[in-house]
Amino acid sequence: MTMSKSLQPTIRDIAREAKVSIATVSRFLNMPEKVRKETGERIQRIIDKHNYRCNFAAKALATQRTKTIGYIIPAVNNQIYSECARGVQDEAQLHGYQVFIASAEYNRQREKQMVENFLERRVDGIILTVSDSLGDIAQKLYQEKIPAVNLFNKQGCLPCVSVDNVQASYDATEYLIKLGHRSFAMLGVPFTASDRCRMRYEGFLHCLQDHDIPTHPQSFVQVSSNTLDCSEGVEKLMNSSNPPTAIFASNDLVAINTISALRRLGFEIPKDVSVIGFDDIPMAKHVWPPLTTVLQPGYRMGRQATSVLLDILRTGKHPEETIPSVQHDLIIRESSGVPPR
Amino acid sequence: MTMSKSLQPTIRDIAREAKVSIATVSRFLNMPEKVRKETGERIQRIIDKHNYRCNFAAKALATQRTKTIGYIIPAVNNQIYSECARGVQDEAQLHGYQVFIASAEYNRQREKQMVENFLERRVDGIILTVSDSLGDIAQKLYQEKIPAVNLFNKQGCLPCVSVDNVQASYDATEYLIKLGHRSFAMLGVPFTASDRCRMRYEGFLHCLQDHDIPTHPQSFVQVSSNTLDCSEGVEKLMNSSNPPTAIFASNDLVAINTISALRRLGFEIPKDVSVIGFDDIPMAKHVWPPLTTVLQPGYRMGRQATSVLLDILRTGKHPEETIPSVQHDLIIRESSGVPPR
DNA sequence: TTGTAAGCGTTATCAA
DNA sequence: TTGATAACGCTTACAA
Repeated sequence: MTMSKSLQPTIRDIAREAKVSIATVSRFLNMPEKVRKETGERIQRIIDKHNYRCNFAAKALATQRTKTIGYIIPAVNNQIYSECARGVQDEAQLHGYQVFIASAEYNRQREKQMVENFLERRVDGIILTVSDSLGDIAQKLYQEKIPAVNLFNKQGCLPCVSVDNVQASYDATEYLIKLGHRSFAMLGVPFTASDRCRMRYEGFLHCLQDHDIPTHPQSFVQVSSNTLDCSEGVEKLMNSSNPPTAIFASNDLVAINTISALRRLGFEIPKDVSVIGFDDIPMAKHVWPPLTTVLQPGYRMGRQATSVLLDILRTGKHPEETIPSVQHDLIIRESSGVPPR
Repeated sequence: MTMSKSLQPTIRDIAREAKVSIATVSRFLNMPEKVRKETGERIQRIIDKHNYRCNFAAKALATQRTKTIGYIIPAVNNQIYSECARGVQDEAQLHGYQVFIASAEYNRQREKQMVENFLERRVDGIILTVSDSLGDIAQKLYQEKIPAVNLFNKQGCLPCVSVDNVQASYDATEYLIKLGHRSFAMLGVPFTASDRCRMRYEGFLHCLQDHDIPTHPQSFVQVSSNTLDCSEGVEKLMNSSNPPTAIFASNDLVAINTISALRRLGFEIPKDVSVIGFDDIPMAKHVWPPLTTVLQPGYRMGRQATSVLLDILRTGKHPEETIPSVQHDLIIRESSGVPPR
């Protein structure tokens, strides 16, 4: 049989050899029940024989759907996001979707660039974990009518799958207070790079205030979202007039870096300083000392967000009610303890 | 102006409003120099006004190239692969390519499934880090004439970017021998799940033999590639008649799990047992004790592999010479030391 | 149950 | 420098 010049056989080649029209082949591929059994079997044989594979670009052009979703994360090499990415992939694959993952490295410019990329590629929907709390990305997507959901933190009026960041931090802080701590600091990335960090700081502050613990502006120390290097910040903190006995890190990676920095300065954890993180990445229990932290179930959140998005794609409508917060959990390990006296 | 029913304007809408043919718009988009400056400016204005975005599916169908590459990794949540994925993404994006990342979770069946997915989507090329040393995936790709390169370990006759796994393990083992160790074990995943592990075991064995250190089959202990749980393996090892004083883990994650398991059994590291890993993931220096390990420059390797692939896509030919091995490096930290006497 | 033919939004060839 | 027009490989009315 003479194939089209292309290496891959097309629906047309199959149709010719099976002595049916291309419509029938297409029908067999998409709604096999609408085609006579015999005919179908004949077509299937030819398909197998030539190893025919549907051309997705052509299909996308004809159906106006790419069966692709875009997923923007702050950083691939933070395990909380890669765990989550696994969830997204698994759920997507289950429904025949493929996912483009793009790591924006906490850079607003890159976030926008990547959304633009996704739009060119006409992804069917987008999952967003972005800094931008202003929601101009969310707004653009709304304008372009492309379904999107937030993961880890909400922006604009998109549906969002996340823990209650404020409450979770409140709980963690309260735990430290109950241990007896009265002098606190928080280390985190710039709020403009992570609204999650801002919310966690909010919960932290609220809790201190509720317990009549004085707060001062220096209680938040900013670290670079690229390097997460905490040496300088920790040094300044510990040399201040009122060094903290407990440090709340905005995520586990920051916590781990904080511990390294503290140790370099000769402090013991938790004897001299307690450190608490956020995320409970798989590595949290392996560092030394094992990290007390707030658990977010990354993999499950990834699946859920995807499932919400796929629902929107299927039904064409946004979920009626706001999605309830994902359950968080305080995991107490050995990086926290009573304050030194 | 009346737009097509679709939400997104098409090249046709632009052409109509700019009073030129669609061919001219297309030309302007792809070879602006071939179009009169004035005409171009007019077109550009209309494009900006309507926020026109090229439809990639249509372009892909017409050009027979998707500007997409597929990338299969064993596990996203292993930092060595996510580091590497960053490299792949960065290099790809630089040249207008988007990448599909798929994590096969050390599962051969999934690897094949994902390659099949990629082929349906007609990716332009594939980067592979797969278990399968037999090379049947490589062979299929060859058959389908789709360019591919290996990353981290070679299979079949694909170009490969990797360190010399055998030599690197040899070096690491020799370092342990020079510290005075005479009793060894290696922990790793099944060779069928990771050919990298097989090669590292090979280097390990060679080195022992070269130094007249007796080896026995029990010196390799297999751990599950999913859980990486080492408790059982470590326990059996340490309760044997000849417990090792040095353990070579096939990668850092295994090393970290091994250390946890040893500690649970009451062993101190490196006083009782030295542990050495492979990869030097960012986390390696933060665990306790900080890990002695073999560095693979993941990010750079990702970029290089992508660059090799893009070269093939551009020139249409495979590289003439085999790619020289990437430089590895032994990073000595505190998880290794002299054996107990 | 099957076939015909008109899209889908580009690129690319050829002619003007 | 531009314009007509035929691909590209599929889906989907509509007709048979």
